[in-house]
Amino acid sequence: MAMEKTFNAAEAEERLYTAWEQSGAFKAGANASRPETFCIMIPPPNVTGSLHMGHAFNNTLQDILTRWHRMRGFDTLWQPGQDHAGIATQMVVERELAKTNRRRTDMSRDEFTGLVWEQKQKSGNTIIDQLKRLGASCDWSRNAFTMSGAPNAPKGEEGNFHDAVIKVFVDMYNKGLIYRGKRLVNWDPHFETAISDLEVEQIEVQGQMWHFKYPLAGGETYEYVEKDEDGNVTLREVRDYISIATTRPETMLGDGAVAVHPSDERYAPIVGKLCEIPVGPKEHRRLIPIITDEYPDPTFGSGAVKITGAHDFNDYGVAKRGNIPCYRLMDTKAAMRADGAAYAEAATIAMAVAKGERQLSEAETDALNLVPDDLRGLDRYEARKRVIDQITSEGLAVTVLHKSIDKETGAEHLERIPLVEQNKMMQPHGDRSKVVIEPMLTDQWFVDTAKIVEPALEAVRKGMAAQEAGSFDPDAGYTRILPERDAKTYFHWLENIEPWCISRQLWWGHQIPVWTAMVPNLKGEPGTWRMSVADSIPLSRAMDFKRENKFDEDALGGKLTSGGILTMEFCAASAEEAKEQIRKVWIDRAGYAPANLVEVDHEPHMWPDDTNFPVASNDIPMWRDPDVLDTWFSSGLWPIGTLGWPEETEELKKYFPTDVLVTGFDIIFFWVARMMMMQLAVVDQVPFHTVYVHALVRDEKGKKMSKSLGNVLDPLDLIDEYGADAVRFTLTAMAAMGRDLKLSKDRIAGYRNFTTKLWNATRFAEMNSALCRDAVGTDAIRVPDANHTVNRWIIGETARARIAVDEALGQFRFNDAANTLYAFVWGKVCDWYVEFSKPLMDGDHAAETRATMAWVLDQCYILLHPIMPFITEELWALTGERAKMLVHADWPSYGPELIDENADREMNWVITLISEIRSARAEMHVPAGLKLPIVMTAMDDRGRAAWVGNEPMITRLARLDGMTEGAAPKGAITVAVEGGSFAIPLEGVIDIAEEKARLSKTLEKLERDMGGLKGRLNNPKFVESAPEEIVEETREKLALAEEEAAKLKAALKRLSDIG
RNA sequence: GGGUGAUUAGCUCAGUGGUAGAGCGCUUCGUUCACAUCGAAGAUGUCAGCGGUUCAAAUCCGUUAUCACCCA
Repeated sequence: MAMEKTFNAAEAEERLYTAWEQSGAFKAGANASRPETFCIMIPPPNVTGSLHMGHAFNNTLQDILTRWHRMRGFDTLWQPGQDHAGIATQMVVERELAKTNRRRTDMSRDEFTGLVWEQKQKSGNTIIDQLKRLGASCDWSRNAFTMSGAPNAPKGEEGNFHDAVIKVFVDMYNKGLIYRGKRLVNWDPHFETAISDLEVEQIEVQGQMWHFKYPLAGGETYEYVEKDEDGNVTLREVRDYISIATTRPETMLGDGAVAVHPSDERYAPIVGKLCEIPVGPKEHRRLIPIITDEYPDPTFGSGAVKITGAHDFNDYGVAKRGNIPCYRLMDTKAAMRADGAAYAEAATIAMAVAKGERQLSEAETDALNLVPDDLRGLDRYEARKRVIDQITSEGLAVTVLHKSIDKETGAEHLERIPLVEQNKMMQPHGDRSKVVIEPMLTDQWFVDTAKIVEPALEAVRKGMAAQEAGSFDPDAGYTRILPERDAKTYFHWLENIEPWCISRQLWWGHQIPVWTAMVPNLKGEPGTWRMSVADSIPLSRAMDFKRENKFDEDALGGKLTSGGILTMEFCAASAEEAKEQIRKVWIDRAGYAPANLVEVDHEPHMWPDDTNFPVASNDIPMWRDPDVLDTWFSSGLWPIGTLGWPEETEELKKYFPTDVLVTGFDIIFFWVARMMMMQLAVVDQVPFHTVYVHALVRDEKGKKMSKSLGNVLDPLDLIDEYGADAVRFTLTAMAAMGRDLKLSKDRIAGYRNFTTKLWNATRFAEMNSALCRDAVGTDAIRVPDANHTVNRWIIGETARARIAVDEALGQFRFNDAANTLYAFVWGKVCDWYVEFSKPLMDGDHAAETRATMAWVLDQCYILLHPIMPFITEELWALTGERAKMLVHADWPSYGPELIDENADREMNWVITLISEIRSARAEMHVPAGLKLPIVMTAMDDRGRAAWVGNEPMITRLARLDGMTEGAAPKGAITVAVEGGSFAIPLEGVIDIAEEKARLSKTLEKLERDMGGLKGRLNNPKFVESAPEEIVEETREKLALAEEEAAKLKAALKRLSDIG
């Protein structure tokens, strides 16, 4: 059966992948023949995701490493799986719901997560199928999911990832590595959740800055003096206000102070005084102190900064330092608060605080709503407009003179208008929601990263030192990051690490395993029924309040030994375990355990004497923290979690620590650093010994591919058009470390052509019965016994390719491996060996040539397989009866022993000769089809032998017709090679002047080179200092160049003699 | 503002001390029995500028310029 003319990738790929999977070719340990293991963890794609170019690139590299190790007999596992991707997935489902006008809050949490699970089961296989199309050889039977085993996971989603996550949380909590605190966090008003610093994108926008006057309290005045750089007074006036510049007028309502730099002389007279926030009902204008802090930049704006600790990160720092209250102004949707007591009451309390008459606890401060009644409930931007209007109409906006010309009368018109500066500013946006982030003071859970960062730093410091010293040992327990630059990024981030906010106000995710319950108060303080400030406030928060009313013990059975209750948090792997802990506390404090501990849905916002209280009067309620964990908390456990931890599975023992992590630099912080920290914190081992960081795929112009730019190349379209092998090869060839990878279709088409080339070389062999199946007595493993130089040469070249490929892959130089193979297969095998072999297919060397051809092609298939698995597997099957599929074929280990230096030298001589003749012919415009005689004008023995041994190939490829020996005839072109020269008579055909020009040009270049070489050799310092082999090499080069130059000169002289 | 990196052929990029390479594109030629998804030949570079180290610098160091990315 003759082969088709080209490889039909579309037809073959699915068939081949199915065959691999059905034979269990990708299973952990398949084809293992040695004790070493090799394990890669896939960076888990989002479960709702689909394959983009970055995935294609990332997974191609992983697949190459995996297939390469598997063929080499390592016990190999490529562990696949998906990430539950909290925000992203919840977003998908909520968007679905919105289509039918439903919201998540219309249903229960369980109902909603049930829908998410449905979505997961519907779309979760999409990316898996896409990875299969790419040829990814993951062990799909082990496919993992970061939410597997979660409480309401449906059938088929068992597994223990959830258990692992919860166990880690509990352990870290117990070790004091996780804490809860009220902090200013990045709040996403769209998803109504906190997000981590890393999930915030800074986007440059056109911003506006308003300038407002904050009047001094009691109508006080001071002399305001401005000076230029030289100290000359440029402005001197009496002011009764301080001027403030802000980009966020609506947050003025929550100002706690105005700060100026301690060195700022302009405001020195009024530091310590009070000023008035120029907005809100006149009768309740709040006064705030003017303080000093290092933060304000005297050269920016007016030099005075309003401090709104609850809505700005810099202000928060100032507020903490200066003990300034942080008043929260907005709700979870970033609308102005509408809760709590009326403005008048709240403002009165705040005034008392500002005057130092009163202290508020953190919770009391938070409960205070300082939004004036007319602004309550408004969106933050609407509130901004109103605030600006109100201040402006009151004449408290800083104004400038504005000249306008009346269009009709042409009269100039001067007026004062409010000063509004237009500035470009960086504004934080949610990376998922794209809405403006609102810094928000909320209770969140944090990992105390400072406590776990050091081992993660140390492991990489050691790994990088070993890498640098060339003594890297994969089993030494440290980790290297390649390329080195990314290690710097890693260090830089970890050395400046901030606490990691891990709680998210979402429903889809691992719910935080912390319960709160009412327990007896040991301190004997009175309990409380009612808030002093706000009504609807969570119980736990209320407990911080100053207690005003006596607790009625009867409501809880009247058995408390001391005066009250408070709430206490319990971290436990399950509700049952939490109950155990709660009972212990009760017994310890009250001497008995409550009859019933009842888990309620959420924290009761009422008191036990309320008729609607969710539990019976002698039951004790407990409720679980409603928040879920940041997705990266669970993916941070990916290496151990997928291997079955905390169970001590065989796989965990065998494959952990894993070997290589292949990832893009964009998730070094998100993921790599956190895996390092968490694995070290939890199991005290590094998760992998090597992190290979690759480039980001961009479009032809270097732009990041994005849907909004419309420049996305869909890998599946490309696979459809060019085949998976071509796409893979392209990505591999362009994978030079750490750069951007710009992808163009031309390039892919080029590598598709490469697959065709390989296919056709095989077709040639097929037509000449030179395939594995034809070549008796040889196979892929046994190197053929060859005598002919051509065969010995290509065998040596094959060995060189194998050595280079192994070395390149060993160093993660994927592009070197691809380019080596490209050059070998196309440039050596197809361009030369196939051509050389043609005259050898008959005669004495026919059998060994067929055997060699078959072997060489087999080696091409094997060596190319990790990069181009499909076409090579197909050719492997087509060309012979094989014991194993190519995916499990044995990777060769032959080396320099196959390189025959003499064959090498001889074939290089032949190739040079043919190239020279072709070049001369083309430049002399000799018709391509014309066969020419050739005269050997001078030749040493080695040259003669080379000619004799290869004459049929030379005459064929250089289009010659018979060789004679003798003097160069008149009107001939000269071809100089090592050991002698040839002449090709072209009497009457060549243009002598043209030939002269050609030779002169060559000679000129040669002489330039010789000049450089001579210069170096004549420099005594070079001969003294340079390594001997370099000096020797230089001498040889010079000798060769001189020899060739002499021949060219002789040829030129002959031409001159003719005329 | 801080950090990291880049600047090499028309384009996209390799190249970590020994005198510059690849692919694509371009020009010319070619229906040679594996392949036109092909073959043969060719052109194009002060390796961003300046200074330094070295026998020797695209490569190491310093500096300037421009650009990119990350973090504030």
